[in-house]
Amino acid sequence: MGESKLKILREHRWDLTEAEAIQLQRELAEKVIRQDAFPEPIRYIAGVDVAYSEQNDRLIAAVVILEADTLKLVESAVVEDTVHFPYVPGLFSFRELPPIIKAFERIATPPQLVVCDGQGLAHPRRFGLACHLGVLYDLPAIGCGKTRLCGDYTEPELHRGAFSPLTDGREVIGHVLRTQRNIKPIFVSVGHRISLSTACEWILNLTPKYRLPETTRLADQLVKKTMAE
DNA sequence: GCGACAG
DNA sequence: ATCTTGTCGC
Repeated sequence: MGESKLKILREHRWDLTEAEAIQLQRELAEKVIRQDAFPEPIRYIAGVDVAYSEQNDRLIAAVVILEADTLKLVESAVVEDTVHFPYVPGLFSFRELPPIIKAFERIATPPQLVVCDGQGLAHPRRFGLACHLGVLYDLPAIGCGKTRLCGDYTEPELHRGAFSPLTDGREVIGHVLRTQRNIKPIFVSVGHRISLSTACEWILNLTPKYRLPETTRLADQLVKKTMAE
C-alpha cells in the first residue's frame, strides 16, 4: 500500500489584505482544539522552518519528517517560493504557510504531529502559525518560538524542564520552557489538537541535547544549506 | 503619544 | 529573518 498524502481539509484564499487576514484569523481561531485529541498514534513528527533570502527575494521552506521513537530523519522536502505577503507581526502565517504547504505536497510520509517554528496560541488573536497550520490540516501541532511575540512571564528556573507560564492578563497562553540547563528558554504554545502540558513533554523529548527541537534544527539546516547554493 | 513587535 | 562587534558565562 502506498502512503496517503497529507491533505488540507480547509481551504481559503491567500491574496488578502491585512484587514481580511485579521478577520480570517478571528474566524479560524474558533476551530482550534486546545486539548489532546490525536486522531492517530504519533509515529512520525514533522518539523517546518522558513527563511527569507534577500539575495533573490524568495522564501525557502523546509519540511522534515522524523520517526517519533528514534528521532531519525526519514524524509524531507525543500521548496523555494516568491513572497506573497509582507512580514507583519501577528500575520506571520500568511507569509510563511504558502511555501510550507508546497513543501508538504512533496512529502509522502504523513506526520501525526507538526512542530512549528513560531507561536501557536501565544498570539494577540490566539491564532499563530502553529494554529493556522494545525487547523488547515486538522493535525496536532505545537508552536515553538525562539522569542516572544506577546504575553508576560518571569524567568523560569535554570534546570532543564523548568517552565513559567506565559500570560495575557489571567489567561495562560503558553509556557516559557527551559530545554537545556542555563540556556535561554523557548516559547511553547498549543497549535491544535494538543494540550499545553503534552506539548511541553514532546518538546522536551525533542530536545535531548540542544535548545531547539530536533525537528526545527534539521529543517533549519536544510534551509541554510539550500540558501548557500 | 510611546513602546513592542513570531520570522 | 540577516549582519556584525563586543562581552560574559561555562
